[in-house]
Amino acid sequence: MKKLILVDGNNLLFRSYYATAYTGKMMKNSKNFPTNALYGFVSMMSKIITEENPEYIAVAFDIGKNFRAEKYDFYKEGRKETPNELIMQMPYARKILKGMGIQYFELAPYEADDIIGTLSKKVVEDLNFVATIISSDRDLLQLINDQVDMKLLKQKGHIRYNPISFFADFQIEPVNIIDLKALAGDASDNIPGVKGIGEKTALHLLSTYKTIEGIYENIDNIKGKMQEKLISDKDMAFVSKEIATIYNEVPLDIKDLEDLKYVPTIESKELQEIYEELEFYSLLKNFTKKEKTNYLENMIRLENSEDLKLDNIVSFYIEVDSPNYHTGNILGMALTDKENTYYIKKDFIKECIPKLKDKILYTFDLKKSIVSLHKLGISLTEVNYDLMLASYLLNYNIKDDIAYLMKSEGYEVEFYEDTIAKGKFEIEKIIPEIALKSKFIYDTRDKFILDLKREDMFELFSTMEMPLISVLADMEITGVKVDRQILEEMKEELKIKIERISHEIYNLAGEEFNIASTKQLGEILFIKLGLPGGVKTQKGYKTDVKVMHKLLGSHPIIEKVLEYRNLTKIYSTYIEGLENFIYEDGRVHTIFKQTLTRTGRLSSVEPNIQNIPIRDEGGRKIRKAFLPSNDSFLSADYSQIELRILAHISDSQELKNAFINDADIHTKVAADIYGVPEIAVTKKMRSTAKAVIFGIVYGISGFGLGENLEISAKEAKKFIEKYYELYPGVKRYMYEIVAEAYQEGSVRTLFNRKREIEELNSSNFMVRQAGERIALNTPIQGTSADIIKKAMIDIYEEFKRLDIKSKLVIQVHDELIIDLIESEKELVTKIVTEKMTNAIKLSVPLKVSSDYGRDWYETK
DNA sequence: TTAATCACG
DNA sequence: ACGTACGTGATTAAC
Repeated sequence: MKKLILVDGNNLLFRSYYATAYTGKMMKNSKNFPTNALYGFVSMMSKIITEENPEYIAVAFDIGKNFRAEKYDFYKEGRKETPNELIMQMPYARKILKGMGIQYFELAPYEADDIIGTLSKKVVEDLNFVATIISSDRDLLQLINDQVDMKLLKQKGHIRYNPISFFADFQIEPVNIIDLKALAGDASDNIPGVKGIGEKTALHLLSTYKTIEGIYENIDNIKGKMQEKLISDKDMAFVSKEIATIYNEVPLDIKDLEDLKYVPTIESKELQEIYEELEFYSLLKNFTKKEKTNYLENMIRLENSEDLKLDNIVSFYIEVDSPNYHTGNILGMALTDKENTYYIKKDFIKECIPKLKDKILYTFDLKKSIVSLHKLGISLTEVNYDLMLASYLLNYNIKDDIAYLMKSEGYEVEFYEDTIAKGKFEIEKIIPEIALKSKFIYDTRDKFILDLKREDMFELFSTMEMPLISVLADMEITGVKVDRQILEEMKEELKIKIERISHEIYNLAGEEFNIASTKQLGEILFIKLGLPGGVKTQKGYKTDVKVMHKLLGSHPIIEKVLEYRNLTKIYSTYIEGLENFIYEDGRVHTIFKQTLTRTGRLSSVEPNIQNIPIRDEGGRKIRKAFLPSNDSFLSADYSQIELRILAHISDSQELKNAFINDADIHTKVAADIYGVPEIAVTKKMRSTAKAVIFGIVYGISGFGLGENLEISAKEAKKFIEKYYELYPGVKRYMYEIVAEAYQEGSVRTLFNRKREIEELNSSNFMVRQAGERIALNTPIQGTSADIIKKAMIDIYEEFKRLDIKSKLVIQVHDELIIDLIESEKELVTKIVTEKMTNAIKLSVPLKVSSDYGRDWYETK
């Protein structure tokens, strides 16, 4: 049997265009040519090839006028015009198919559907063939028969229909899809059908009468309103059917189906050129590389450090063999000045570094360089410019890899992730790239600085992000002591508990299964045990805490599963996971990512020390394993910093007063919205108020708050409205910041950090709304991030000035942990609280609370 | 590789 | 009618 794949090319293009276009972040190449639809198209085609492994394949497109619209002017009327940015991409889809060795067809005045119809008719006429149609267009289902099936693409995944599975789902024959359209119509094609009859009713009628002809022959058997509707739109029903019927006599220029034989191309030059033009770098990886065009010919390999004579301004780039530079090793280093670029192998670096003294230095990822050099016992003098930070502030998508920036400027370099990170490289091949990277840093520095100045972010760059590098590098190098013994003891205890609870769960379920598998768990809960309220996910049922909480009373297994989840989470993430990151010195050395978040916050990886449990007592015990290397910990955290920032930037007099009077803000708001004196505020009222306040900062809806508080959306909405009434300044801020965001396309923090919000340009309402929430949250979260960064720098510099040996070791967004030397306790506490409190002068005071502990668990 | 879940602010 | 709270990272299962 020969298998033919019939692809609805237009459908694929539209799908991939709209799949990404709605976000507002249109994917384009460096010449501003849109490429999003093509990228999706290529990946879908590749997926089809690998999944279906076709011997024969054809792709159909729409082109020119179509005969349905010629005959009936309402057909597809009102449909949104195809965006120009999609039309531009269409010719390339054809070229790509040609490059892939795939035949395609287009012929006016026919549509892609008709071409597919014609080809599937040929399949039926030739008993040696079977075919699979691939599209998300349900019209094509009418072509299904014993030789032709269809893969109906869904938003996520697909459904494969043959005559049997089709009948199971629709209770009609595939060919009667046209009768379904005749009755129910099709909004997207503007096929009217019979007014007042939808899909449900239509299917019901057709399961009895098969076709509309059948229906009208038996019209007397149908009673009431439905009969009236059917009679009054009878003509329309038949016209609709005619339109929905796929034409299968398109005069295609093929002899027989053998013409559609798929002969895959190997490294098609044509395809490579198209991908290059479109800048599909990830796809180009599969092609043998062409000779590098940006090879640095004048690179000098330094053999003797005496030969190194540098000008006053020097860029350097250090390559490390692992993305985790605590474990990785330096491969080599390149230096660039006005005249030359030098490559310096690892052994020479130590002797060359002193030559950088008193130079103006540029680099990419200075923190990585500092930490890596530190391991070789080398300390770096002051560096003036870090390209990674500059481009991060300017909102380029750099992902820690200078190659992204270079590619966007047309350089041909390898991505770090694809080569060095995997250990797949030859040092001789990457040496010229290291050199090129150094040269790139040198050559682009002025442009980036100019851009920073134009965007009013030069000060943020030079007085906040640059100085923060040394602070973070020092924190990472110092690390935090973690006691493996303590973790091991917890581990043994947990092991027993998990074992016990697993068996209890098996007993309650009546069988053994993988509790960690949401799929299996969902089946046990909602099918075997028949618990109510199963919400479907893509693969099974939702079983998250929220769902489980609702089920708590209904079966004893629920409580056990929650407990199991709690224990295994601690076990695998915080005990085993953490243990993997304890280095030989008995400490964990996280990496603080300074160029990752959209708001300006830091993030922490390997291990993440910003999400160590605290809320749950069982998990909180993990903190007992975090110990000071000196004598104790000092923790200092900002209280209500985000709300204080909101009070300041919204200039809400009411909110400002609350903070100026040092009120317990949640209690105060609770008293306000419930209209009772503060003394009468219950715990529940306070926590409700807290949820309302949090929600406001995130741009919550009544629905969302309702979900959260397990009250109705209506009640929740009342709370929100009451809050706005009491704090009109906050409401005003929310309105103004969103308006400003629409106007500027971006928002800023108090320190001028800018975030572009592409979502606001979206044509999709939901995406735009998400953009509005981002607009109102980012200035708050971002300013908070700025403030603590400023405090960290100030603390670090004061420690240096006073030669304090206590160490800042952890930052968790609004909290700092200092590894304290007993004799410095008072002074350090004073410096930390004072620097944090005065990091910025707002119209409300910043409040810092602090605590001490012999481990992290003890501190507050 | 992606989805689901859950840890933090 | 729709879908519905901002910002992160790690682990596991299942594709």
